[in-house]
Amino acid sequence: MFKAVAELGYRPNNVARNLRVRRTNVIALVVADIQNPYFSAVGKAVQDLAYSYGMQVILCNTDEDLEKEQQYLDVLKADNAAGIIIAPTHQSTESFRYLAELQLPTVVIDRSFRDIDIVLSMDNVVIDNRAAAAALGVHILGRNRKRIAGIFGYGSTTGRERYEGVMDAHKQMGVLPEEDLFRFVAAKEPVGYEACVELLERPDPPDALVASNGLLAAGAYRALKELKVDIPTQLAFGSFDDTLWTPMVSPSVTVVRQPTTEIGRVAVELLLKRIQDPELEGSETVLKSELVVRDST
Amino acid sequence: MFKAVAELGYRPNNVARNLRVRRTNVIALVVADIQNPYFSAVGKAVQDLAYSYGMQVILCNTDEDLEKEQQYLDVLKADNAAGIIIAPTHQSTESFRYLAELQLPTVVIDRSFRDIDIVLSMDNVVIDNRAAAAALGVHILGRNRKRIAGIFGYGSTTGRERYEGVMDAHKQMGVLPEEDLFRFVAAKEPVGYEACVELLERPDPPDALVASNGLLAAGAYRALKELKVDIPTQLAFGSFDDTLWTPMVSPSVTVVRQPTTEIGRVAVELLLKRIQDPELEGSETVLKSELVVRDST
DNA sequence: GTGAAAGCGCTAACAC
DNA sequence: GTGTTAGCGCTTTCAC
Repeated sequence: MFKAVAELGYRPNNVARNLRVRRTNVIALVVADIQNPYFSAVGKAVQDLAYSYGMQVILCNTDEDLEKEQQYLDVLKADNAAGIIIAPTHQSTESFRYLAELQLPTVVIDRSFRDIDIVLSMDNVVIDNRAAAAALGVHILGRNRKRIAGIFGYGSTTGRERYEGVMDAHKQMGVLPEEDLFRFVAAKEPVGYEACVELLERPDPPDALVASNGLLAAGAYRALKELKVDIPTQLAFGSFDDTLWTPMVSPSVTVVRQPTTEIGRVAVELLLKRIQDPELEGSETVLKSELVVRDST
Repeated sequence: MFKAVAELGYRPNNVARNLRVRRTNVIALVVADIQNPYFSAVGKAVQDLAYSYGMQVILCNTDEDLEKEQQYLDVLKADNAAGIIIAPTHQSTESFRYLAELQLPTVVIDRSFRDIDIVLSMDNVVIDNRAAAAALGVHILGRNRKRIAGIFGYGSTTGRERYEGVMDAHKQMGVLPEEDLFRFVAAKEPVGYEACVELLERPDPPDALVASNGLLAAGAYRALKELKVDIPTQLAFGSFDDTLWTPMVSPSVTVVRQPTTEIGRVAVELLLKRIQDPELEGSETVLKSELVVRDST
């Protein structure tokens, strides 16, 4: 019987099926840049797990461009996507309202909507950014550093929280932070490079540097090598995101390792529950990160 | 008028539309592993260009598992995907026949179907693997190396062609290759590590090593560092794929840089033409790669 | 031009 | 159980 079907060459048409049953089995992953190792690691986990549940994953790169993001969201709504996993470009009430009005099951990753003043029926999966950054800061200050500089992602709650964690570390260790050693910039490798060069060429360069994500870290590290900065003697270096290269370079880089696979897994599971029952209340899951100490600090 | 539509909250339903017009605007990218930097670079380019043409990209990770790949293909057919960009796991007549019977517009990247003995109405976008590998081999042999070892991806025409290029280099430089210094393995970081350790622990270790892709290179380089091999004095090292880390490590790594953005761009453009006219004859586009000489050779 | 009607391929509901 | 039918929301056709 199945054989007969197969031999007749019957192929089901999911488009018709999806129209009839008024749902699809496509979930969308909306992130800034899939080449960012953090997002590609999360994306891999999302895709693997989605596959095991028989769902497809559509990939949307927003380049942190709000208009592009909203265009994608409109298309996803039109395509009747089953759900969305998104790291939203802006974490403003405005843009969350836009997202909420789609009425699609949504899980927000990497960025927090804790402080948004409207009720959101969405799940939030983040890490303990502030505590993790504080731990990194305490570790570095404990290495007898007095003047930490920092390069943080601009526009995300994530970057802001990590900055605050570094401030916490200063307070905890009784060191006065130097406000003009901190930069908030676009999360791109060349931008990290530029910011690092600028900080190091000051008349009074810092004795430690923190980068708030893997792309900024890559750019900063490239600059440090090019400027022939002696790490960690002259400058201690630490960052977020444990990528392929951080253990390979000399000196290897101290990082906060995010549980990317776990983030993807939890995001998919929350999303599937929300697809089954869209009326679920919003939730926040805070996953633990891990400080991996290497030679750069 | 548009405003009225917007204010009434009308949302088009693409599923219904797609059923009616019997096509979708979804193209699928079917690759082994989106975390492989080669595929994530191509994927980024595909996604960017697809967006500009108003198309969505579905991501499928096959893990080089043929069954998983064919399951994906069945789903893509059922979903009425507009077209497929694929780096097929097996390059056998059998599996190309399976692919061809889907009757979906298809562009094959990274792997060649030059030697398949059935007529395929597909486009093929590859690089000059054999020539590129030969250039790398000639460069290394020119550094006065006599005993090159190699780690190549197993199961892909790509790995095989790169191996043959290294053989060509030997012939050209009048050096006799040592057959038992070449390994064909799964394209994964830990596998590259293992193979490298095994080659270096021989009683008669090689004085040069070539890795045929970015993941194998990462594993091999990690092993070389761990074994404290002196590069390039004791061993020259070169690989395919210019990734974030190859210029950052010490010594920086000589690589064959593939035109990933161009590969993605050409693949999408060929696919769109084929979607418009599925009867087009098959084609093969061979793009040029570039040898980037750094400190490791 | 404007409006009504058919039908894409499927599933769910209903009748037998 | 098995067979028939309505209809998901759109586009296209055809009539006016």
